[in-house]
Amino acid sequence: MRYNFKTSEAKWQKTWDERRVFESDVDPSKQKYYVLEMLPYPSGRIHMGHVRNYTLGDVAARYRKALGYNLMHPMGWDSFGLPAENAAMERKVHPGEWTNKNITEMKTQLKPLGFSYDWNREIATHTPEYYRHEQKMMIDFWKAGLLYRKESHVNWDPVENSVLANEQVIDGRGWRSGALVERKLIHQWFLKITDFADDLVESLDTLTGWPEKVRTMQKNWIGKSQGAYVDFQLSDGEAVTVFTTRPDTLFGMSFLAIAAGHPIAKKLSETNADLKTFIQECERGGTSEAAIETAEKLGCPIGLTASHPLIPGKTIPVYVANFVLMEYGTGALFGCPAHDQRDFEFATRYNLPIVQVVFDNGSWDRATAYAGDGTMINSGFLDGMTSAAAKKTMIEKLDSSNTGKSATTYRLRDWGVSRQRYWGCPVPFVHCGDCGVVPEKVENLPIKLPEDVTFDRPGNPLDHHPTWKHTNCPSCNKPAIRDTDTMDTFFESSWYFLRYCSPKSEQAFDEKDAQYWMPVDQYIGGVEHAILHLLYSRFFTRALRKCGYPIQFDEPFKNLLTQGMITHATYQDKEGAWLSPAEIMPLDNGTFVKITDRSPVTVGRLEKMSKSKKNTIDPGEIIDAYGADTARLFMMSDNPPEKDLEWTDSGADGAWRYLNKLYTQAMYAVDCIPAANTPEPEVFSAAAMNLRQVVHKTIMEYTHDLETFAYNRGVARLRTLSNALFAFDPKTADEKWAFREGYETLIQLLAPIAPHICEEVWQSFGHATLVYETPWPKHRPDLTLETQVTIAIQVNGKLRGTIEMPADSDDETVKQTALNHVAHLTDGKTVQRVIVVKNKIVNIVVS
RNA sequence: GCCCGGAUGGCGGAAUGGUAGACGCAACAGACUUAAAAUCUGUCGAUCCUAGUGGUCGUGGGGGUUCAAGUCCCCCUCUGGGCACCA
Repeated sequence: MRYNFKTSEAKWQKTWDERRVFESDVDPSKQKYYVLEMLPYPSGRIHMGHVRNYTLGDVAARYRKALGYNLMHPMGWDSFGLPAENAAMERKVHPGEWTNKNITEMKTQLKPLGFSYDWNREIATHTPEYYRHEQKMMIDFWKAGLLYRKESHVNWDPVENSVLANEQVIDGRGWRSGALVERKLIHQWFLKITDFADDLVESLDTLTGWPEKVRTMQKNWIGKSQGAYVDFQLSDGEAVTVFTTRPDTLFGMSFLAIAAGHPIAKKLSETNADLKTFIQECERGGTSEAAIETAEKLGCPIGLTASHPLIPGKTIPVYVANFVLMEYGTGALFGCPAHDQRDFEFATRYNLPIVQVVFDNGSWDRATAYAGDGTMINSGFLDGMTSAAAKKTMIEKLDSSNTGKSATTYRLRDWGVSRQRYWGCPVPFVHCGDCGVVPEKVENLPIKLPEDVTFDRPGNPLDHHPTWKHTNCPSCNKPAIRDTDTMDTFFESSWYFLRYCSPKSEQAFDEKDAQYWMPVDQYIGGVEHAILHLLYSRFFTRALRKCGYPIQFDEPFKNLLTQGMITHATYQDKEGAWLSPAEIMPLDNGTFVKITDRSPVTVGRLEKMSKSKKNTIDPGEIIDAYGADTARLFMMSDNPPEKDLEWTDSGADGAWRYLNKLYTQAMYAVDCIPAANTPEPEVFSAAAMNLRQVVHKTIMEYTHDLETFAYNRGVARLRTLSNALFAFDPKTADEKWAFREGYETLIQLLAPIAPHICEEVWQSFGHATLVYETPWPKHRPDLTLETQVTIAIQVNGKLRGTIEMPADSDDETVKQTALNHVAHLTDGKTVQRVIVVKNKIVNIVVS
């Protein structure tokens, strides 16, 4: 009797729907639990990464439900973004139409997986009902002083005359035009995330439910550093301020470097042709930090010198350098080549002095910079001090001599939220010739995107639109121009978890709902969001609270699980074109050929599943072939959630064979087990006791596995329990009772992972209730105690045998037994020491 | 370039500093079958010999701490993620 997953899965999904078991409401009498998976972008097809992410969430959700929590588990769509505009350009389809179609398709693909979503709470961020609230937030941020405008660099494609995203810049060129990308300054909107830098970094300590590595990444990203501003006088009378974290190395300075965008550089370039050319070269290439940091470090003297603030009469050259950015610090730095690798390379290239000021006990080879601590030398009043003392003393000296001051700075920069694109939330501001920048009146919100736009030319369709941007000033009512920027799509994902609490509210969210449901108890998503999305959401929590929104929690996400990616081997034909796994077939000799023409195929390394490499497996096909439970089980069983998962067809096949066997064995069990309410027998046979011990230990250990997301280990334990049940042959009434207990427990434990088949078996066992609504089993402590233990015996750390002993035997007995057991190995040698670790190991150290 | 991870049999992985390889996949052998599929049983890190209740080696590489290291410390290699306009 094979398990028919097709009818069974459809049947249970219908039952859950009809009984509305996934719907959630505020219930102050019950403890709430909010499970959330990161908001998906509706690309049109779900992929394995989604299936994994949502299965992880669903297991957590169903487990919490069984523990008796009032569960909320919502789902929605992060539906603004660049791909919709690319599709519009490539396929002449409106971004809105494309997006809506994708949402419908993805929802259709998601439903057969049987996730416990409350679809009543569904949101889509491209709808005016959603984005009107963030227009209001933006105005509130403006009023609270958290939003401002400033000039900032964008990637500019001079052929398309449009702004490019970093991913659209490939090797310094525009991806469509191939033109060399330039850095262009334009006015943009910024959110003052730096106002909260200190709180954002300090509060990381309270996020004990987050992975340590994510907290470390955020801490480093914010990059709080203690240092000093130092003022320099230039030979033309101007002054330059630099920021440094190494004021102790000021005596080792041999040059000053300023950014190409520094006002002094700009001014001098008007009369200095070489400098002007160099600055133009600096403005070539993308704006990403990786592009700038990996570029060759180049500089151009500006023809001025700077006076050393502490060494009278000493002057040093000043350069414009391509690795100094106007956006960081003061846009200027001093170079100490001996103790900074980048400065070292710069000094070597331009033949500048390399003066050692930190002595490292003489091991420095002068081939690279020495960036560590040591004793100060060649540093006047700092000589003989440690680096730490020198830092402190130097800052005091700068303060007292009025040439600088101590400062705390952050690597974190303010969040640029402007995008010069169509498919995003319009910025609700108006530019008036008389009043300047004026926020829209709140009663005019939402400022809707115009539908009638074209993508037949590059650039911002909002700007091109014939009428949309023409409006009247909200303040003086004279003709004025709408801001044509839209918001960064990270804006939408920074507060959607609040919207889920009150998805239909006229407000962004209602106080009573947010107070009940927030914070998110378990947040699950890709590790690639470890910094930006999570940091922006943490910032929003603080910024909204500052604006008076009813937020009664400090951090939005209490517990965080970051999952790894799904990988698959890549395949290329002899021309180097990527092939999908469906286009190839294996030969007996282990190599692969193309199905169409039998030409040889090169098998590449494992890579993240992506459309461009074509190494994707469509979850739809897997679900058709094996069912949702198999896909879910395989996803959870093969490796830990945080690690990358390699998809293999044979692995899915194994999961299917297991479920099928579980079903057939359970159906056999139905024929011999007692009725559901049969009382527990008073006496059990040895075999029954053995089985019950396995059952109760599994409950205890598996529950711990679920708590710690060790799902793969948990599945292994369920397999062990299954093997014990499959091998068990109940003869007496007590054995049959234990057999039932074992199967029912297994079904309850497996239900969060493979819910459909478990409901099916649960029903066959005579239950009228859903296993979904059945309380989680509890282990009986008396059945989980070990009575007999195996103790390993080592001689000099090497395993030489094992002995069986009653648990908790006293150390002396264990020691003597162990010594006797390996006496043939210790004959003629002196026993120097014996280490006994209770119930574990005896190590005998002999000479 | 900078920040954060990872590396254990043919493969995915398991292992509070205490018996490395649980559980599974693949493979191989056998049973069943006219045959195949499915199912069931067994073997399964490498190597050596005298074939055992055996010896030696073995957790990316090199060093160290410890009675004991996959696990802790230092150095290195390879590899994944992020780097502010992909989401």
